[in-house]
Amino acid sequence: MTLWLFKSEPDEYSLQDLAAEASGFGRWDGIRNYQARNFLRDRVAIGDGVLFYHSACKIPAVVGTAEVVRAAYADPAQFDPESKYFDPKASADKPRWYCVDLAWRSEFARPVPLADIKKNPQLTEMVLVKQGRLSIQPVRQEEWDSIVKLGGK
DNA sequence: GCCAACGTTGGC
DNA sequence: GCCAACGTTGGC
Repeated sequence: MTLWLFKSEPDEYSLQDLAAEASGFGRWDGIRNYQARNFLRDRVAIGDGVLFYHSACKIPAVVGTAEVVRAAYADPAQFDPESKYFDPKASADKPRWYCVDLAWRSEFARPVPLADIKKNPQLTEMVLVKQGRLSIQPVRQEEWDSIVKLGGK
């Protein structure tokens, strides 16, 4: 099993939106960055744990956890001309973009802000700190444990 | 097959 | 809204 950190803009899709899904899971779609896609397509698997991170907001922070309940499949939005995620270069034969399904697992008692993560000597090796602008990234077990502990869950 | 240009991301 | 880092693209 692999552990991950997924970033989402809360205005677009928040942890609370995931928790409120009537079906019990949400589609993690709209990934249009190649590095993130490669992780999603090749490495993300059912049962993997996900730290849910809110980005591009006032206080960027890890806010809870989720679990992968369906591995990569072609993101339907790329085929829909009405969607803002439409990609004219993608075809059903050769999909360019992928998505997975996630289920909500927990909401932290205290969100763990990026600023705190950067200051924490145990967490300076996180991809989140070392490489910005990557919306899907692997997380080490000890990093996961530290952050979940800081979150109070 | 090199490499400059491009699109996406996201903290500041 | 700036701009830096990344993978991909495409002209040559």
